[in-house]
Amino acid sequence: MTVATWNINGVKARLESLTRWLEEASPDIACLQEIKSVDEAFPVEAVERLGYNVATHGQKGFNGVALLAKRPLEDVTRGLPGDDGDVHARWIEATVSTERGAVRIASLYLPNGNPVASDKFGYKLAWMDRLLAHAEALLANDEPVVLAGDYNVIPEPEDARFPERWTDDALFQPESRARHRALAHLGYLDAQRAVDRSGDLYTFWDYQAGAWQRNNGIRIDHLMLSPGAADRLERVAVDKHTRGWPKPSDHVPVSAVLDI
DNA sequence: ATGCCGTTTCGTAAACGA
Repeated sequence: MTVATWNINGVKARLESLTRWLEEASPDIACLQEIKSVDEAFPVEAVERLGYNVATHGQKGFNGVALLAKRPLEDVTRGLPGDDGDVHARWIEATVSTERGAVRIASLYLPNGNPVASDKFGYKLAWMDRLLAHAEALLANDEPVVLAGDYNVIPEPEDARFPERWTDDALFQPESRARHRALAHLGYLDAQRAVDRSGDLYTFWDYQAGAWQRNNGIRIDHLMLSPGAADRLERVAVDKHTRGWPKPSDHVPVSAVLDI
């Protein structure tokens, strides 16, 4: 199966791109972030028409995540455990089964955390601590686990075209990077980095200052695979060309093929 | 550089993003 993640930066503004990409890439599972929509306003019919089941966890104005899958989405849960007071819609999780097995999959939108000298950065780190606790708990499941989404973390200097420009940014702080490493230490494999050691694997280019034209990109959208999922990893692709489409998202899709 | 650009909202300016 092909599992993809894409921060689409507004599902209503990106519906044409979303359907175009679903028809072209035809992932078995698509994890979407920043749908910027309430559940009732998500264009379910347009996606169902393409053969997908839909589960959303939206909110008004910003954030919001979704799971699209050709197979049924089972045991859907919404919200990252660990803080009942957190009302941001940044996590949705489900099980997808095939004839050959099943996968537990999450679509996550990790907080940006800027500026560093604000409560937002503390929220980001606390959210990552909750992510680590839940990711560890998920390892007790029998089925492989895929935690896919916009992590808002630049793991290493080679994950940015100009790393020196990110030293004061929440995405590249030692605390953010340490927690991303801690996820790896639990046993989760960064699928894209595992199959390609080179630079220039960017998944985001800012709308500003000609970042796309100058290839001033960063790699912040990740597919993190539990050991059981990593054992079934076949290949990874970045749909970079979508950044050149009309009215593009500032992120591009990343997908992994798993032998499941 | 409190800038650049894009989406959204109790809109026409401000919040949020990265």
